[in-house]
Amino acid sequence: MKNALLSGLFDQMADVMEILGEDRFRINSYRKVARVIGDIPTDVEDLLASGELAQIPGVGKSSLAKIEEFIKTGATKAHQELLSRIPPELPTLLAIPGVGPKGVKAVYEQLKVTNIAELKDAIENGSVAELPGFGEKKASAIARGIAFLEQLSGRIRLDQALEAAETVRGFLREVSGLARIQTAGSVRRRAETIGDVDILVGGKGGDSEEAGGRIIQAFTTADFVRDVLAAGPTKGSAIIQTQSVPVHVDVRVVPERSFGAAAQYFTGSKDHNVRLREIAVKAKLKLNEYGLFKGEKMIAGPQEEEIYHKLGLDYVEPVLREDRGEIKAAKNRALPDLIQLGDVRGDLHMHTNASDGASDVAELARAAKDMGHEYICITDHSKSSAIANGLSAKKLAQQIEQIRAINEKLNGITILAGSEVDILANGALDFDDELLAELDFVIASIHSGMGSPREKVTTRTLKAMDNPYVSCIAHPTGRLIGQREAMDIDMAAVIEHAARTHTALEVNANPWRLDLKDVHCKMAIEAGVGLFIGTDAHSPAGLGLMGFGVATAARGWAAKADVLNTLSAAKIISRLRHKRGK
DNA sequence: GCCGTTTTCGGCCCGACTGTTTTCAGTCG
Repeated sequence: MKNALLSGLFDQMADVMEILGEDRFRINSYRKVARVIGDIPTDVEDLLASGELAQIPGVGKSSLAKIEEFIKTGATKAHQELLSRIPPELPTLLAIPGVGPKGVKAVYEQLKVTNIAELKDAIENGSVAELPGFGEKKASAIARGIAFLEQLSGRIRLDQALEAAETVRGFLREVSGLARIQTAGSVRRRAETIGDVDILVGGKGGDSEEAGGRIIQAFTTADFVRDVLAAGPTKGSAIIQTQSVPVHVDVRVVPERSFGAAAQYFTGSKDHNVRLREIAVKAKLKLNEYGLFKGEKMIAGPQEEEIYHKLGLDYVEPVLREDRGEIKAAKNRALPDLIQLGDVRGDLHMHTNASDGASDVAELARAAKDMGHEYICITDHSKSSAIANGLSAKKLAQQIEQIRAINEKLNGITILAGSEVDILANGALDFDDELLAELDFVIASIHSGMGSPREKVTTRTLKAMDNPYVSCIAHPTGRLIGQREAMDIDMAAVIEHAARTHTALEVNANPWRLDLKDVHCKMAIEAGVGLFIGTDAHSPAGLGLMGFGVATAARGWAAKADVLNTLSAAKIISRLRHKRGK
């Protein structure tokens, strides 16, 4: 699948064009193509063949030709020509916070700097500070930007970002008294990775610049702050230290009357906002972070919902604000009624200390019951997952007995017996059908040979779905965010086969995984495939990760009815019987 | 380069902060 490659290609062209100072609207078009292609879950090559690619908004004639050329020949002339005009590593400088295209152009043309190492040298020997338009402060800001980049190595996981957000929110609540505090940005949208954390402070604290300055001052001097990037009367920007990673946090102080508009504005995404402002302009209105205005008159601002309503749209939940069709749906009153955490009635993926978990069956059951779950399913690993201390057939048989016994004794929660069965190299399952038939719920998943070619990992997964006892495929792509690439698996084929064999797909709620991811969830739902959200808990605390999975499914436009563990245990089992042919 | 219930040409979102400036450009989100 060449989607990521093509997306990168267009982004790279845009980078080079920025450094060369070309038309910014043209650059924006390239960026849009890069983003749209990056978001598409189906193979661009297939979409090109079927003619659907030309229908995708943002992809025009010229881009289409470049994509076609790339797919046919493995390269694009326009891309190569652009690259030949600057040193190959030069665009990497754009990733440094505080360095933009003009800065790159200046250090390249005047100091012959072509990469980050040379830029570091140039800062140290003082030549960057001497450049016109630069200076000592700017040079040291760039040096800090480089240090940050090297240490952070890009984006952080959602759970890490939420931890940072909670730290700052708790602190701001103390210092700002009665103010309203709201997490915005990609954290509020529950994106799978986060660049920086945005926190809004409004209300009493935000009604004057002086009060705002005090709040920012308190934030940037808090003891968890490691480095201050900016501190004005309405905005502060700092690197804070959390347990695991340093995190870039922006705090904005806004007046009470603008709080809704600010929440809308700072929640983004950028592309979603651009679309909203286009609608505003067409209606002869102006939208910014202070409100929606008709001339001088504010017609919406305190409430976020009002912004959408006054623009003729239904309210759009933050998780949907990615410019993936939600604006059109909001206009047509066709947004999905999204699944919520409270809709989930049970958790069907967890491990006990019989394999690689930390607790026993009863402990997990009690914790789940306290959370309000009606049922759980124990799904320890199978024997081939030796690293995870997978259960032998004999041990699983014993565990089934044990679970039935505990289930008899425990009130208020149903414990189902299951297994997370390895899909072996040849696509066979790690236990025979006779044993699988004893289980209420069977998860199949790949834990080995993840680097195998597309053909192989796809065939393995399809074959596992053919087994009538396989209820669900867990973490279908096997990715670990920031650590391990997803398998090169043909998701279109997996989803199609899941629909045909009545096999569900898991939305693994662990923030390392979030697998299926949002766009794959959407694709599965459109194909009529049922989703299960599972925490893959290895301890009682792990059961609390369900919200990450719910958010990911919601980002994939999932309604309650699309997620099978919003049903009762009895209903789920009766649906599984259907696949088993009984 | 893309797009069109006001357009097939002429637009394309908007403001804060910083640093280096004597009134603004660059960067960011």
